[in-house]
Amino acid sequence: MANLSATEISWYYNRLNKCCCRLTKPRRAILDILDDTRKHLSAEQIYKETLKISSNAGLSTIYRNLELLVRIGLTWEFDAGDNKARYEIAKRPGESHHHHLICKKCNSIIDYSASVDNEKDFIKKREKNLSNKYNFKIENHSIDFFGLCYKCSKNK
Amino acid sequence: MANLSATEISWYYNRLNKCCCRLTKPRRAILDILDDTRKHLSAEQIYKETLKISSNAGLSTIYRNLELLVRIGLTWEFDAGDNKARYEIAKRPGESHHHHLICKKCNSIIDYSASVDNEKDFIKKREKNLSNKYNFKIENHSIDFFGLCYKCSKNK
DNA sequence: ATTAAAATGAGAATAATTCTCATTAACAAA
DNA sequence: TTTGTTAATGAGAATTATTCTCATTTTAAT
Ligand SMILES: [Mn+2]
Ligand SMILES: [Mn+2]
Ligand SMILES: [Zn+2]
Ligand SMILES: [Zn+2]
Repeated sequence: MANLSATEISWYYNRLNKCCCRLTKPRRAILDILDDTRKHLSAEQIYKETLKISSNAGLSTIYRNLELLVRIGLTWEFDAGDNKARYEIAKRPGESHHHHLICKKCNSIIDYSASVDNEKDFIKKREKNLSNKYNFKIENHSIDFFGLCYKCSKNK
Repeated sequence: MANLSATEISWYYNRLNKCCCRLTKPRRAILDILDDTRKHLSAEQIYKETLKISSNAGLSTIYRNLELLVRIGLTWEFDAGDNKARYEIAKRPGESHHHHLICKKCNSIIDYSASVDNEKDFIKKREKNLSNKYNFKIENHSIDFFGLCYKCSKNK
């Protein structure tokens, strides 16, 4: 607990402030939890984590705030194929945007950096191209590869 | 109704047969419906379509079969961000694999072909690369761009 | 410290999906 | 074509994830 530095807290404070939103205890807890893990947590899991660090927050508050944090771009939401939304912190300092390898069998998730092999450049070009062609204002994207992780492809 | 040709039906029959699965009336109806539309339908919507073409099927049967059809690769499932699975036919003859532009506001979906700008080549290379690096057996992928469609970015 | 606006939390409500199980349909073999 | 085995269906109950409601509390600017 108390993972967020003073700098981070004030950064989040300002970010929320712009939208007339307050840096409340539950919000701090959610950001704290997401910042501290490399996992892709569901709302329920985040809820349980708040209990652990005794920054207890109601489940509906968790949902409400995840929706907000996603909307203003502080966290990312995606579906690993098991019908429940998963969340992760949007950007970590010094880390570039990433994409996912998702195991269909055990639902484990591997992050891989989008910076290698100029994937980033490719996407950027693609976005411009699609944007023009379809008059579509692209704000973000997700790239997921599905299959079998090493463990799962090994045992049967 | 009765959109599937005899050829298509026997193709599906064989495809299912390999898995000891039968080409039942509800399955034919689902394939028929998905083959006939360019939309990305939810289970509920497919259910309602079966009523329209009087190939009435129970909702639980729809769910069960969509799961099967996705598993054996005849249909694709994805989430447009509104917490419900959407389905579409996997491959149409003569059409290449495609990806999506999804409007965050009205949830409309635009298909775009993956063949332009050698996106396909890029992905293929990427898959090989990731596969090696992470010992991950990639079976398929999804690429979605999120943002605002023309209509939604215009009106306010 | 005051105060208005924003946010919370408990739990009810809704919506999507899965499960159960008695009945029926598919289809290979005779 | 009939038959037998096995897969599949359908109705509805059960489960799960998410949203909503509203009385109470917290935030943070003044
Ligand atoms: Mn990730
Ligand atoms: Mn599509
Ligand atoms: Zn796995
Ligand atoms: Zn739109």
